[in-house]
Amino acid sequence: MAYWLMKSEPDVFGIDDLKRVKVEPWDGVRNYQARNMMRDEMKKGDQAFFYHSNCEVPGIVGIMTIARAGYPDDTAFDPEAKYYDPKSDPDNPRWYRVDVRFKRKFRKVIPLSELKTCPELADMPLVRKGNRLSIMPVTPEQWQFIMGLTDK
DNA sequence: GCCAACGTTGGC
DNA sequence: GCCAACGTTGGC
Repeated sequence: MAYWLMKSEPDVFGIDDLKRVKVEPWDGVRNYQARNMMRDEMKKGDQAFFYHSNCEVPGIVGIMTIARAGYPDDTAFDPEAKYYDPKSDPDNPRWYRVDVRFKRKFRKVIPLSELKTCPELADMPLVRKGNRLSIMPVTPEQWQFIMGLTDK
């Protein structure tokens, strides 16, 4: 089982939204690195941190599990959809998504500012300047360390 | 295949 | 709202 971190803007879709709907397709990702991870590496049962970006206190807000491994993101096929991509062909899909399931919301956000101060996390793309990857792997060591920062 | 222009991300 | 960093696009 692998660990991940996935970013979302809470104004668009936040942890409270996931808690309400329980399971949600993580669609609209239009970045090849993130696509490759969803398509090739994420497996059902993997765990992921839910990260709030572009908001007042960016940081990790909870945990979800991967409910379904990578499958084609058909929002790319719909000309009416926000994430429409005319270059994605249903016979050869360019974009993929996974389904995520709500597991837990932390009592307190673990702010990015705090994560940045931890030498244990210095290798995470998340804390590196200018990194915009919206999905990234988390090592078991990093996962355990971050879990130790929560108040459960 | 280079690279300038452009668009997007996302912290601040 | 600003802007640095980065990915993508497209002309050549």
